[in-house]
Amino acid sequence: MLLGEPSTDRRARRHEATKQEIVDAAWEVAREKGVAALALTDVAARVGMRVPSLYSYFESKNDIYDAMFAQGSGEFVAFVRGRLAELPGGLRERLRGGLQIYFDFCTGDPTRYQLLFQRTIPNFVPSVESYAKAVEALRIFREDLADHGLDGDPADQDLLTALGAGLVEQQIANDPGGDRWTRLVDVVADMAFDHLMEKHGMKARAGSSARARSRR
Amino acid sequence: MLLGEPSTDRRARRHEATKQEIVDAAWEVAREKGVAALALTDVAARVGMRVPSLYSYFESKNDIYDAMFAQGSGEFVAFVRGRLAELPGGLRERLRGGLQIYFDFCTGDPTRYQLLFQRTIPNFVPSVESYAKAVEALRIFREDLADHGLDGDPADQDLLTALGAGLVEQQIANDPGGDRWTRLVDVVADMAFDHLMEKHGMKARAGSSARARSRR
DNA sequence: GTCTATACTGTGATAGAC
DNA sequence: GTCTATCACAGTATAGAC
Repeated sequence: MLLGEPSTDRRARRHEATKQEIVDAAWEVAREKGVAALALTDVAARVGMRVPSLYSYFESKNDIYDAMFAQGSGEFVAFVRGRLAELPGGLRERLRGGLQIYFDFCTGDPTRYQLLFQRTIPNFVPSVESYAKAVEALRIFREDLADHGLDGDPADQDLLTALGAGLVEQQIANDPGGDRWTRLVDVVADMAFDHLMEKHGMKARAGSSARARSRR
Repeated sequence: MLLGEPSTDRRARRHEATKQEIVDAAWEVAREKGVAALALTDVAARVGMRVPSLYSYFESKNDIYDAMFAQGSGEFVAFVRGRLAELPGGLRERLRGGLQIYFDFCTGDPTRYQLLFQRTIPNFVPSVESYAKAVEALRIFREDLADHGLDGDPADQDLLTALGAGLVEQQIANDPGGDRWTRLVDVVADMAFDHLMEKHGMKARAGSSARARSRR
């Protein structure tokens, strides 16, 4: 249908815009009441609808969670890409920077962190497409480390993700808004750097001694 | 009332026994459906009651959560005390052992871990008494480290809790039932040991080189 | 396609009868 | 102490107005 297409196109665009409005409203409510306590009543009210109307745009509440998850994962990838590009080139700096990037992204929005990484919402499992995006960011990190001399061992990646996850979780859970664990990001990164250098029998370049740098 | 007391005593004991029955049932349901999705309907059915009857024993659902939290914290303290007592005496061994104890306790029951340490249940905050128990276990850890030569700096404690939290979270979230991060517990402990020795200008005792031990 | 009214189910909570 | 009955409020499903 030649005449029908532009019209359905506009309609589709409007449809997508409204979906986005709903997702934005859902984020607002989630930040106020906690992700797990998200209520569709509040979401509907915020976009000027009744609850059942939301079902014209999403199949279920979990479908809304999934859209939020997908958006958050997209933000994660963009954030990582952008900040990684600005880092200086040495492996030590990549480790410090990488850990800092992950830490900043997570603590910058604890609600988003809970949805994306803690995943404690009952009965919610992200769709494969949404989850793939989150995995992509980890791939970017891994390839960046490989580009800077740390290749191969998956255990190294596991070690680093654990370090990042621990700093983030403690900061959010036990000192929200503070900096008790923020101050340890560089310390932990240097500690990991030293460990990895020794493990792989590599030598740190002159002028980047771990002790000199991790003291503050 | 001399004659009344034994009777009320028996009644009180029976009351406490029933409360414990309810809490046990709540744990079972929580492990099956997830803590956050705990439904009183299931709990009541499991102890052969109707939902309203539960309110003779607990004031609210959160009150049940709190009883679960208190019990879990008690288990934590007992677990830590028992396993710490069996550890060999060097600081390196205390660090390894301490991290392993925390890791084992958490991964041994992810449901309990979520309630005690993640605390993502909407609108639930543990009572001060229940929370105090959990804090006591951390104090035990800290004093143990102090007894073995690591005194003072709170940042050291924060560093170690972050390491433990990270290993646990990654293991539970990304490899439940597996051992991807279990294998890293000793590696991380040794890494921290080396870092702390260097930071405080201490020397590792002969025969306990970090590299020799963390290789497996 | 979009939205609403209505209704159904399930859950936490409360009141009152026995 | 335990029940029935009931309330308030979720998320969900459907029929129908526009």
